[in-house]
Amino acid sequence: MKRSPTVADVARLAGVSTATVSRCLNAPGTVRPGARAKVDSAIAELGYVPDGAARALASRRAGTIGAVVPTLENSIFAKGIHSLQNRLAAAANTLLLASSNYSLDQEEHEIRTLVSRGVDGLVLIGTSHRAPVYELLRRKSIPYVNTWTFDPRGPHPCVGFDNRQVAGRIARYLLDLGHRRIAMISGVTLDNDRASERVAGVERTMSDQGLLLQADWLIERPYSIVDGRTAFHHLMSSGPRPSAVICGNDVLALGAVFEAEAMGVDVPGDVSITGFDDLELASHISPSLTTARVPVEHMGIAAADYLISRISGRTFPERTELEVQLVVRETTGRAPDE
Amino acid sequence: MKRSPTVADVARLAGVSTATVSRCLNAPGTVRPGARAKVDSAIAELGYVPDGAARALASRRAGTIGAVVPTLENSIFAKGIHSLQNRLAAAANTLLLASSNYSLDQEEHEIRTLVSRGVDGLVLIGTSHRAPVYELLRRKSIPYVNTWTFDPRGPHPCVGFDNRQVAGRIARYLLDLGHRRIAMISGVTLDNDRASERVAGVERTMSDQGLLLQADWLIERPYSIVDGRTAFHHLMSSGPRPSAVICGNDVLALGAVFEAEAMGVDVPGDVSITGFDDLELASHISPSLTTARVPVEHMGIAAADYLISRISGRTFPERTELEVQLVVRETTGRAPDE
DNA sequence: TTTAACGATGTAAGCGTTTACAATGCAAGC
DNA sequence: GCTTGCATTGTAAACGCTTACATCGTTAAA
Repeated sequence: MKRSPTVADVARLAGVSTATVSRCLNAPGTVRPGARAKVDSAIAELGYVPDGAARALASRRAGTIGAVVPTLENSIFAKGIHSLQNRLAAAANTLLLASSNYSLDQEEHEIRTLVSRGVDGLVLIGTSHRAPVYELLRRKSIPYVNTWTFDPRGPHPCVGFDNRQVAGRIARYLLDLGHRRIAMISGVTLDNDRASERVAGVERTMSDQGLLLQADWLIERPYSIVDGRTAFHHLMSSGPRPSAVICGNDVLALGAVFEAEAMGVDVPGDVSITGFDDLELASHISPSLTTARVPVEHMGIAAADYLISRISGRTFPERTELEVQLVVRETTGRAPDE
Repeated sequence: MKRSPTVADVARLAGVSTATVSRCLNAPGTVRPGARAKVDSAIAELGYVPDGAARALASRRAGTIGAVVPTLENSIFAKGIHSLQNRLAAAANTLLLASSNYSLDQEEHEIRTLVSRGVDGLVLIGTSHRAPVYELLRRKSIPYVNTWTFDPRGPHPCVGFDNRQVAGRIARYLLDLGHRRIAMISGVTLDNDRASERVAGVERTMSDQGLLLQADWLIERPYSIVDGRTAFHHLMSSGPRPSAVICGNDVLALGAVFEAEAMGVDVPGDVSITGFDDLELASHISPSLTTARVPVEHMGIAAADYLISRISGRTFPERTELEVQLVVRETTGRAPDE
């Protein structure tokens, strides 16, 4: 296995200096066409591929962006990452991906790893991160952006929406339909500010109407279809039934809808169900799911653009609020008469 | 913004040489506990974080693995990547992710980028990749592994299953149920060896029974629910109806099942439908989907293990075949009487 | 024609690690 | 007490690239 060719090899073959070869790669405009042609053909002949590590070391620029998501198993994050990655690739950046499995401690660890890999920027999800993380990013002055969240008053750059406000809108919509017996199947709120904000939004909106989200009608479950099913089943088979169930995301809501069908509970006749995310599926199941459309593609793009701008010294709004639309479909209807 | 601390700073503060600091980081066993303690506290005091680029340059090891997937929008790939990433992280490797959007040319470009970023290994999907890609990997002797495919005779390391054979099993299963009028909604076969192998498997198995997969009963569509719906709709509304529809993956199959319900077509009474992948959803929709369970988690783990072994010089089987189970559920039944 | 200014190129000094090799100290063996 | 051998540490040379600076023609301005 012989050594890979280096700039020096290319330079020798092309009859120029290594500096010129480097310039051909990084600023082709600054080198005369004649020389450039010689270099290009030397590169082709040798099959030269620049060494990223050396390049990163010398230029203090890695060309990579890191992202830490809770999980890729929820396709809403996968879609967001897909969009982020495509936008980054278009700007010649590569994505380094890690997952936290919904643990802030693991997140901190993954972020440290990414930072030591030398990422130029970081995409995070949510607002709550361990203090040492923010400290590290500040000290190394690594640009970062929180996504899936929007906090106009917070100190951190963000691209997203106000989870509390959107959840509140869902609750208000149900209240307007006459629902009073409202239950919620939330995601696990520990280490998850989006989940707790959504709960808070529902609670706040209900209490504005003098209503209370009872403790036994607030169920926390991991985001999975099966958990949505069992939670819904539990809600429907113990004591008085709620007339509406707000789910922390679409996955839980899908579970609820499936379980309702299995139990013979009429949706929305007996009970209304709402989701959060608007997965592709939401519009196809029957009854189709009323939910909030999270602008994942847009979020990925905006996060990429923010970081790319920051890295190249350009300016970009520190906070971007994205619109979340309430998509009313068939799983919600007027509250049944008492 | 002051310079980040380097090994030299740590060494000075700890009163040792840079070599010792380096050893503390990479082979703690070889340095005396006393010295190690001093180094550790110096690291903590300075908040030192090693520079990945410099480390990669000096050690010829990046600690990163690249992966190129067609898309993350299909959650089956997202799950695979999730599993791969978790396994890699456990072995202190970071994942560099790119997507090809089902284009081999774009794949080649992304692979070149990853290679120049200095990945230690590469996870690819499928067997068909541009010749220059294989050539490049060979020349730079970068370990790689093809996933989602199993080719015992091919020259490439792989972890997966035989798409043709599994598709054939699905077809045979339907034939055994008495189906003769079989149609297929395939994914786009251009640049996608898994999709074309699946078609080939169905065709082969049918022709073994003297049957033909008619041209107008083989529809190619991008993998999306909507495309599954429209394709199914088309199949059911032009000319004689098939009694069974084999779908290239679960996403298409979900579309078909949803459309059947919308059209009032009875599944499996009027028509049987099969998928491929076994998404979480497949078992929850109604009727639940008969499909082939692709062992994504296992595939991610095995791919990670293969590369990690290769990189650390250990040996690992070049080809791993994973079992794919045919999961019979409610969307398939005996062919209706003629 | 002279001079200044500029564009293209080369020289060489890093960038922050790792690691081969040398040096040192120490315990054990004789 | 002298050797040996081992464990630990230090010295300094890569690793492959970018880029500040110097150099050298050339051209435009005066």
